[in-house]
Amino acid sequence: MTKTAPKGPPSALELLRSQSLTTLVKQELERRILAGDILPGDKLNEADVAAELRVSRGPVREAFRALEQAGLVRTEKNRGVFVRQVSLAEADEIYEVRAGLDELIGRLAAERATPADIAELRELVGQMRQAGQAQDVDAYYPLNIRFHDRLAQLAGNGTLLAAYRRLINELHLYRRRTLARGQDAFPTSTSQHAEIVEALAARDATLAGELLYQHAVKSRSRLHEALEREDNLPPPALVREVSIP
Amino acid sequence: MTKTAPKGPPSALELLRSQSLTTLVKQELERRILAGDILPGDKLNEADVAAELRVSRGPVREAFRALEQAGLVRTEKNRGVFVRQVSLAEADEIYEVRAGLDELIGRLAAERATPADIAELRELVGQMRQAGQAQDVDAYYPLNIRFHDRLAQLAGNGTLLAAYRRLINELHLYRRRTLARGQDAFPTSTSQHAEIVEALAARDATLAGELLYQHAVKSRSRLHEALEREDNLPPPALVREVSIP
DNA sequence: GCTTTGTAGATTGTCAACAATCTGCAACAT
DNA sequence: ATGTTGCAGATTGTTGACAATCTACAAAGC
Repeated sequence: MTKTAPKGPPSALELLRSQSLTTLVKQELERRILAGDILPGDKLNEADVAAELRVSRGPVREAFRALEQAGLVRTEKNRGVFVRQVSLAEADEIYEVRAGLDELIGRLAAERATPADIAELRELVGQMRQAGQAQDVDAYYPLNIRFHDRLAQLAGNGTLLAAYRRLINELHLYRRRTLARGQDAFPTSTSQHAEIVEALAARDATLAGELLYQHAVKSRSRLHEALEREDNLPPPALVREVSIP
Repeated sequence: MTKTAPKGPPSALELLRSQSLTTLVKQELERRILAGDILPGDKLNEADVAAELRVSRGPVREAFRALEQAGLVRTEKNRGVFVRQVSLAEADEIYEVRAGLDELIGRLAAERATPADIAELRELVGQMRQAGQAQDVDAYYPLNIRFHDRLAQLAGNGTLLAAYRRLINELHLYRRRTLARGQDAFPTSTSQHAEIVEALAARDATLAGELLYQHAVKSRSRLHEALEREDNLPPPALVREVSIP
């Protein structure tokens, strides 16, 4: 070594050494969108964002393109970028794909999960049961997210994990939009979670996949019920589609 | 209407009216990468690309960020962007996910395909059989791509279609890299394709899903054979992983 | 001979200015 | 009163210039 020893935490200088401003801006906007600080439909003004983050418009625009490709914002030429609004129909599509991925996750996780992983999952299920009994939705919701994300990690496939997280992010947008984050939020499925973990512990890949698939389908069913309900109240056409050529 | 009638084809002016330069640059680069004009590992120089496409570096950089998020290029800070190299291990991951998506595609397509769709698929299978008998790989390969993409469209789920196409693009990068585009290329599976179409025609969702899953798994097996072969020739560790936090 | 240091060129990261487009409102004509 | 036309302000799209960083090669020191 030459002269100076590195400080303890990753210093701000060290961070700027490896990350570009574009990346930082993207991460910050992504965080705000997923946290609900910025709501679906909101307009993101280049100059305002740049001013608030103390950078010029260049990095902001680059971050916008990345977020667009990630499905978090939508761009209208000469009009600006808006936080994406996920319609009910789109959310339905996403749930459908999520069910397929979850089935795969179940199969793979059953083969690859270690006893320590199983123990961790059981612990999570325990916490969820507790939050469920207390009807504490604010505690239950993030636990549910963590549980399923952990499963996706255990599948041991980075591509699968990335695809899964992308879908979860988009579903997050749907919940933010409707304010009714009630789909996966309500603790109706504590026993299902326990069953899933036991299937993993028994190394039963087919069963674990089947259970996770059904679990996702059930969430989708709750969405459909919401769809029915909503179809009666407002003028029936608020759903707009984005076509992929 | 006010004064002028629109011309026949979409004029260049009309095109620039709706598309930004960033979008055009992105599409052009995507085309070149997938067509093999630019190979995995190649460096993309901002100034060169900008000069060749007659734009400034701004739109080029924005296009780079979009392509990065799309998984087609990789960026190293202060060093530039490179066409992504998909390793064998990554290709293996992608095949695994693709199998899961294909299973879902089969289930959904079986429910939603019209008789006209079935006829179109039968026509495609016929052409593939023909190219297969003639051992014409250059004709067979794009037909195979078209067949599976058509299936993905028939599933009637835009989210699923987008996810599927992204994986196919990444697999394309793997094939470009190894020059051995032999995985799905060789016409070993003409009969499988016919079976799939018949399952769709019979509206047997479970069977169609199962057949497509097995079809993808078989492609993956051929990849594993290639993996075994390659493991013996070069020093055993050329595979690098990208970790997702 | 090998390592280290320094410098030159090229390339990327960032910024500020300019041009084009859109939105809203007011003035005008019908 | 209604619809059209024409600005004025604001916002996005694009460009060129400047600053920071990296790579490569050559010179100096051990």
